[in-house]
Amino acid sequence: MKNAATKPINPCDIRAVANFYAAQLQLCCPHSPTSYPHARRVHAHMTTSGFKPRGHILNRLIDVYCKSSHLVFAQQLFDKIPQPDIVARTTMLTAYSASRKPDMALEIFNTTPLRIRDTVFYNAMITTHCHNDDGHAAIELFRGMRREGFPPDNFTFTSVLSASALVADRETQCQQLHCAVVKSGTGLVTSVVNALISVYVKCASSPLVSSSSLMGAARKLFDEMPVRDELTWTTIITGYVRNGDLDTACRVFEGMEEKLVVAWNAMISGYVHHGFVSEALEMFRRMNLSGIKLDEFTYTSVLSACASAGLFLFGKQVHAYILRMEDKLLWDFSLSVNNALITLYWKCGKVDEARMIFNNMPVRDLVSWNAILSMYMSAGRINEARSFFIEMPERNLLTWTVIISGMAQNGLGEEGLKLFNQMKLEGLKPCDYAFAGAISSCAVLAALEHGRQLHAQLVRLGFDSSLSAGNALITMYARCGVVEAAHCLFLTMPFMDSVSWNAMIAALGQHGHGAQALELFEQMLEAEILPDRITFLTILSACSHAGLVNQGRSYFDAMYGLYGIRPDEDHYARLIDLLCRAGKFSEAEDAIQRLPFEPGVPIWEALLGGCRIHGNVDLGVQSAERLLELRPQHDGTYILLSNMYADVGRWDDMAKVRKLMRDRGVKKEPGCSWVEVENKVHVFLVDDTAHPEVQAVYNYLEELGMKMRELGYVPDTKYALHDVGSDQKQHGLSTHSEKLAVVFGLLKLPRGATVRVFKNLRICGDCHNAFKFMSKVVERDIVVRDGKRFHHFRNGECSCGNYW
DNA sequence: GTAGGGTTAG
Repeated sequence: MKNAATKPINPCDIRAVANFYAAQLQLCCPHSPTSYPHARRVHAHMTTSGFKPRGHILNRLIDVYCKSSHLVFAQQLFDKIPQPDIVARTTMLTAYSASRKPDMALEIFNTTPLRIRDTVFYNAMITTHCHNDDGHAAIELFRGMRREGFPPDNFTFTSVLSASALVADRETQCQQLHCAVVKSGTGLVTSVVNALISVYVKCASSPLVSSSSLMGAARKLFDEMPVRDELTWTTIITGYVRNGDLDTACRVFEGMEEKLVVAWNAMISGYVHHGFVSEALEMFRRMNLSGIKLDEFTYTSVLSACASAGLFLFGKQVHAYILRMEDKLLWDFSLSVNNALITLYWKCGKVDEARMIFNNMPVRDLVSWNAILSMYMSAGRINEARSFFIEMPERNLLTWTVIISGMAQNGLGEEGLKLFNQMKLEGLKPCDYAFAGAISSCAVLAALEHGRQLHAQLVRLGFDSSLSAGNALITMYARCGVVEAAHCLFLTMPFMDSVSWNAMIAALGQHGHGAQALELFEQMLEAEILPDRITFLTILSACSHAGLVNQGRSYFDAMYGLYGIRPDEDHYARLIDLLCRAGKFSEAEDAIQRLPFEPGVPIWEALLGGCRIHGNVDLGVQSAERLLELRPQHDGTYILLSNMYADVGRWDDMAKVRKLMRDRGVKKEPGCSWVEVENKVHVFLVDDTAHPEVQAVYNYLEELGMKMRELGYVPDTKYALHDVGSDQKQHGLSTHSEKLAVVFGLLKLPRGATVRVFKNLRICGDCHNAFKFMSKVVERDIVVRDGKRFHHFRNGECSCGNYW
């Protein structure tokens, strides 16, 4: 071409020249990198030689520009055509559709007169709506084309069928379309049957319908179709995979004569998603042995299998294998493989290595950014997460969800809610997961009213059947002290998973309803929901709170024996907590002796807590010493130890601990309690003077104190020594924050309403005693959530049975 | 000139 003549063309040769150009343009393969420069040269040659491309040559040129992502040149050519034909229009429309510019495509569609439209043109526009996830528009257009008398063909049906999977009433839609297919005579065309199978499969995976009957319909089509192609097999296999029927999926897969990469990949990812990691890896091994070429999807699925199973070494081998391959460069640029590698390293605890992979990636997308953000959030590396979030070039719904729920998980409820509002201000519509994050933030803050408002919004937006939001609501209501609301929600949830059960069991446990918690656990087993490690954590806590030692011990044994879940340090810590609270110190010590690992902070904390309750000073001091070695800057240990000495009157030792604390510069976290009144949170500190209405609180407390003493309440002065490091009154009792908050609640909340108070630290023993008398004097329920659990005071008793 | 399956972030 470069040397071709550029003199004007003889009109007699025009046909030969046109043929020559057409042939040249035929050489441009659609997606080859050379096609664009070649087309440019042919185009330039036409211009200099005075040849004016028209008809199919012009269309072909536009097509090459479109396919090589040079839409601007294509549009320039298109604009110069006085009356573009339907082929040129279809080409442009499809190009805009592919480059995700549906508005431009629609513009071409609307400006095309009806008399020149044809079925292909309609098909292209229907597909555009599908790519834009607008199923309704696609179906509406399909109806329109039929009204105008354009006969649908097999392309029409494949597109409109996939559109019907996108709409709410997809089941009805796909049945109607099935009839239309049969009438149109395309009912035996493989591509159309494939699309039908695909849509039935998608309907079946909806939680609202009976999946078996729809899978049955899909299977009938599969069994009765005259010709199957590659797509047919993978469609039915993924159908079974998606609906959780991996056995049938596997049987169909084994029935394939020539197993395709896509089918292998579908099986592997299906096993991964349903938690059958060893099956996934076995498939991978077989696939590798079969000699088939593994692709990007294969590696991504396998790496994700390793990540979710914590198989770091195997994953690293796969990584090394990828790096050793000849076409290594190709993989360096594979976004999804790199993203899967990030997840592998992160989930296996290699945070910095994961960040290195991210840093070295030649190209990154939102998945990469979101993965790193999730990693920082779940590793509790909040500062890094914050600055990473600010650095992000773009954000989507998931980004916001990750950071909001991450803040809540890290106890930063206020920041979570702030981000939730910021997200809305930026014009994003929160999905149910984002709501779940905001609701969890309310749970952290014990912001019941705010949580209720979010619940109401959720219902208004139609998210009330959402699993994640429902689970968050259970926890929120429970942590705000309204365990009845949590239970009610749990009973009316349309869908539940193990998280829902765990949340409800935990709720009952925290509120001291140990027996009910265990009963619910039994129901969970009857409902054939498999317990996980969290389930056992909550069960052991529930037993511990309610003093159900024997049950707790047997659940601990059943954990590995019956359910194959290996207890980790947290489980052992709860077992030890359970034993110590019941005063079974020798058993607890024995358990510690036989730990399969070096005991860490959780174990010693559990032991110390138990010793404190039972005044087992010797053992308590031992565990405190270990804790002071492991965590010298943590205030709680000093406080507990000092309180323990105070309990037994060892004042010198107490003073030593307090001196040690001072010398090491450890500050006591100030005790702080809050109560929500008329949608406003009122915070109190010890001996508070800052709250504007505090004088009324002290007056009422004085008045209540007299009545309480008449009933036998004796202030326990030894607890006055508990607030190490804070200014204390020299005589009498300093007034703890929880007392002020409770009394404020009694004063301000409507007559008879339950007072719900929240404290950052553990409730003080004297306050606990006082609230029992108080609940009797005022004849009202008082609920206090401290750092560990809930106390429901009613008529002189506490739900914890003085056992906390 | 038009369609349809498998991957990674909660």
